[in-house]
Amino acid sequence: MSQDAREFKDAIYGQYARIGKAISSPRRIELLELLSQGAKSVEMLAKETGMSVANVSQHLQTLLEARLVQYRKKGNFVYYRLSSKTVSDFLVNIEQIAEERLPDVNQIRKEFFEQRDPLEPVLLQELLQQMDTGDIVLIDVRPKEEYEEGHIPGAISIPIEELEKELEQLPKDKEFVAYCRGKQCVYAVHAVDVLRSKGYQIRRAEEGIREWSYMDQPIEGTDRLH
Amino acid sequence: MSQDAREFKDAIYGQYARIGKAISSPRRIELLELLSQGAKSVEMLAKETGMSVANVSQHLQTLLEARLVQYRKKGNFVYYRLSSKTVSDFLVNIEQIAEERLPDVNQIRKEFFEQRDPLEPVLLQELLQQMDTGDIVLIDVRPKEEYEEGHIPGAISIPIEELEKELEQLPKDKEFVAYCRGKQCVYAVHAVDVLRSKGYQIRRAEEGIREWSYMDQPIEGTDRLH
DNA sequence: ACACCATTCAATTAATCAATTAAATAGTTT
DNA sequence: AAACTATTTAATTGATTAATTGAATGGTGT
Repeated sequence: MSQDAREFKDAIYGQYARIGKAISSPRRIELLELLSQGAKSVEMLAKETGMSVANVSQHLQTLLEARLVQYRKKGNFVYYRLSSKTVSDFLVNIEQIAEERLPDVNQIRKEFFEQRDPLEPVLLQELLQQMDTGDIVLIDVRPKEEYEEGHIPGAISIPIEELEKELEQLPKDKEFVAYCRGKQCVYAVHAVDVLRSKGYQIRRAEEGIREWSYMDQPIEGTDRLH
Repeated sequence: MSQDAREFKDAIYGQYARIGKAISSPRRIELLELLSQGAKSVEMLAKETGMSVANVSQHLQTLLEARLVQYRKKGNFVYYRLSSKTVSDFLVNIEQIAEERLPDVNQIRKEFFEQRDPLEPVLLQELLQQMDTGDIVLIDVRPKEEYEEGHIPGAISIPIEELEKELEQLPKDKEFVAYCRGKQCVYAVHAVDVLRSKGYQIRRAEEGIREWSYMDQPIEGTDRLH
């Protein structure tokens, strides 16, 4: 191969690798995943992930450099979001490969959820049919903003943080189903934990909003970003 | 966030990041891209990329660990290939993001090709119509094996390495169009360089087999791997 | 046994990494 | 203008990780 052909390839593939570098850190993937739920400020991301604000900001700069995210200033806050639908697809793609080819992923998830909630999760498809009867209440336990941006039709919003507070208002004679963001989200299983310990009938949904919208199911709420 | 929820996320996203790590090296992306053209032995990959065999092998182990590639032994040789269609889609996805969001990519490519061949490349779609008249000859300048695995209908195979040798047999009264693997492939532009200096009328195709098969166009040859 | 392909090992050189702290901006509110 | 808030930047920590080469090793087929 000629010298400048080699340089050309190094240059091009070097550019591609920028994207790889950006997603070579678990924390940055976590941030991207959160952002796939909608725009979020640095502070919100820090709170969600338990990382320091400075650390989140640094990771965001890395993602920014690879152009995987964009930001917009609003008052004191800086709201980050994925830079395009392509990036969101890209994320799904990574997860798909991981799921398909890295057996550890399913193993880790299985262990975690089975330990928390031995009951079989409900398939959302099945659930919808049963909801017509009115005996089942679907709760969206994500933060209010995310619910407002889009949720499964018929679901009510009880953010996980307010769950304990709202407890008294929930009827004991109904069956509940909780869902959250998606496969990695632990809110739903936490909600099950809390409610079940108080004597409620509750199961968690197999899927989250992520999978739901990927199934091209109807979504209620203000327009989603992507 | 609770402690073991944090551990769970670290574990899951750590797995995802394995894939990111694997594609954080330009050389490994180059290897993946070559493998997206079909199975290849370590030796072939080393020759194509100009890397040492040991180095290629090490990179392949990294890719293997992230399960992006598979191998099969055949006699003395070890043939590597992408582990699934998902991986191939993933590659396309990365390139798409790079193209969309990293302006450098298009800049680098433009500079390289314009310097080599100031003429506008031919769009394959337009070309096909003109080919009916019989005045245009489409040449596939990739290695023979790749041609055999699948090529554009009507194209003849003249691997870039044998181009100089075959020169005499080419008619001077026809117009030629050369294509190769795809956007990063430099074979076609090299063929243009050689043939034009000998007085032939030749242009290069805008697209390569990669883009062609992505446009769901018919392909002639033995079954492709993906 | 030999030639051949591929992997592994050891060693070198270089660099990158994540995270923390503290200080610096930049915009908002008082 | 001063106080406040959210975010960025810079400096530092310590540790790890990177790519590559050449030699040794392991298999395979002839």
